[in-house]
Amino acid sequence: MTKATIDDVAELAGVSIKTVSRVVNQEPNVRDSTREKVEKAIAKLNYRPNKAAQTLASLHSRLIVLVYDDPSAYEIPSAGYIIRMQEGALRACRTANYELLIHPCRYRSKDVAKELRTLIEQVRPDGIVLAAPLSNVPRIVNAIENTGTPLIRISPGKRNGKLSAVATNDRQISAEMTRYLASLGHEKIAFITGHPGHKAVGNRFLGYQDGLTQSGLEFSESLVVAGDNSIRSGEACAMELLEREDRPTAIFAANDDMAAGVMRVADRLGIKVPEELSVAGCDDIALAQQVYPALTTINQPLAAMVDEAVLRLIGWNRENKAVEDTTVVPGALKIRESTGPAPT
Amino acid sequence: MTKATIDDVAELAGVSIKTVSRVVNQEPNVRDSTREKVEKAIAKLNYRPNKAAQTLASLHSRLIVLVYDDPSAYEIPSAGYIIRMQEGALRACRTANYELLIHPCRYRSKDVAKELRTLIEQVRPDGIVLAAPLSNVPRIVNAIENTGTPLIRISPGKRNGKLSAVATNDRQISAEMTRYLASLGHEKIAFITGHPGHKAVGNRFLGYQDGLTQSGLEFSESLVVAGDNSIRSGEACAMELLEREDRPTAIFAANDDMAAGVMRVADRLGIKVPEELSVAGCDDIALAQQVYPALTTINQPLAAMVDEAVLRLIGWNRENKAVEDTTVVPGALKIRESTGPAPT
DNA sequence: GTGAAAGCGCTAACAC
DNA sequence: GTGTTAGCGCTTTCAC
Repeated sequence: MTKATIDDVAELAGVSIKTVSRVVNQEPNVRDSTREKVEKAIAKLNYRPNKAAQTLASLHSRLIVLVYDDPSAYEIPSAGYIIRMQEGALRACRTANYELLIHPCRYRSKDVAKELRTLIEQVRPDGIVLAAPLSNVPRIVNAIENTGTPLIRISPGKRNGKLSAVATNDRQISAEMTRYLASLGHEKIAFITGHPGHKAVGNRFLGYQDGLTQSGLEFSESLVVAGDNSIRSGEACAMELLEREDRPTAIFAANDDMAAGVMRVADRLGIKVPEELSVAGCDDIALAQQVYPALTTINQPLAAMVDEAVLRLIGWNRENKAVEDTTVVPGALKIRESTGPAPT
Repeated sequence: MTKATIDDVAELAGVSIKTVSRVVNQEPNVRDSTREKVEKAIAKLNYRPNKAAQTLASLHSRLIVLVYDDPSAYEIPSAGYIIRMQEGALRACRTANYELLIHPCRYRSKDVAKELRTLIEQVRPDGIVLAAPLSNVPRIVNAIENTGTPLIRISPGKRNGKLSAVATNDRQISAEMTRYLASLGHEKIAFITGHPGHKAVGNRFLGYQDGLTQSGLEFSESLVVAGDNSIRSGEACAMELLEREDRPTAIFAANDDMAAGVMRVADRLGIKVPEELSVAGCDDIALAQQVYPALTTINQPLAAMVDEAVLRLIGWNRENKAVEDTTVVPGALKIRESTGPAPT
């Protein structure tokens, strides 16, 4: 069976191709009876508009590109993040009949900007979602902006003039977690900071400090240890914190991997979680439910953020103008088994 | 800056658009000096061919679609599998300057076949990679075949006539793992079977039996317990196996998640791994390196398989004919810390 | 080796 | 409400 074209449909329905086009694109100004005739012909011929032709004629590709950092090896914990972003993007694309193109690229490479320009000019996507940390690199953001393609950034560090973005309330929710730990009676709450390049992770540290203040606890440098987001660094930080005489009764890590590292060390040292030590993480990756006991953490609504971003891009195309601001999708505390009352 | 078209390049280079087209597509029959002139003009104007126009005129989209099962919720352990497939597909696409479109779809849905047909007819991809378990559903495979789009299936259960596929040597490598365990002195090697719908997992059970035979051990029904691929089922199976008086000294699970469940239970029961119990898994997902002790497992070369599939698809387009057979990408044993000599 | 002309299948602008 | 006419930016055929 050779594919039907708009001409075939028009002929079968006894109308002009323009009318078929109107029906396909749900434009107004078509009599109901005509519309029905056309729809019948479309169904009969199993007609599907050719996307390339639509794109060429309309300058709209119905294609969204999701751009994110290509982890050097697709290792822990990138997979979870990436899949969740894709999930959100796919959800939005599906409802609007857009397709999703994925384009991981090397953060460090000098050619990223050029590579993205080439991609954009060749594919002409209707919108780009740029995930952190790429969304924090001015050179990359500008390169995309210059092509005129609608762009929305995910979880960017700072507001950047009038660029569109979708963020989450990292700082507030981290403060909430800290207050929660304080409310359990913990007074020595340690914090493991994350990779310094990642802004969202920095916000969590600020939230931790906010939370202490709000709970009437004093911030102490000695309770802060620097990790780099990896499980291994979580282990190293935990060793440093837990081998002290006056060890903390709660450890809040800037991500789940480091929190998992903490739990592993606690296990080795014979420190019971949560009876002797409460552990909290951030992100709510799959691992959080795999460790034992299950990890208390902050659910980062990545899927919802990207969903929102794509919906805005699609709206941007329809309205033909951007909503230039930052949308905030709130995270939520996930209280599981790794936190409990402070030991007496 | 408005985008340059082929006409702009032709004008600047002082040649016809056809010649520019020849240069862009690396066709023969262009004098070197002409080619240089054109290339200079392309560089000067920063010209990139418009993909939609190329597709419309040539019927080639330089687009590959990766179709896989959309897990009801993007949970453990799907993320790892999906990411690894994408990794392979992206690698191949990148080298050939193709783009990758991802299209997860609900396995159970009645409309999958129709949905895929619509996708194909709209997007006109140059090839489709269909992952298991979708690749085992005749209705879906046929629907794609009927569109005439090059299709390669990943890890299908049975050979299906002359359809192209890429598989791995599940059975042989599982036999190898079993022989390895036997070589460590284990005589009571238990097996936890996986989800019955997944063919590859069934092959592993056959491989286990092969391995026993090859090692001179007798197969015993009592050493086989049925899981469903989840961590939880691994725990349940482990309970059943390890609470016996005459418990096995090694457990080989048909996937890593179930093996992780086994290790969790062993930990709870105070059974030391690997001193008192050896545990082996399958797949080599990220979790395998996260658990303690690190899990001995079988590396399933998913990325390499999909890489191979996409390369074949691209070759298919170039040669304009399919290589209709099954390519086998071998897996490999990953000996880590969870296996050791049988207790005496 | 190179070029002119004719579409690919659709949408846009404007007529009717 | 509906149809006509021009393209969108390329590749293809075939002439030179």
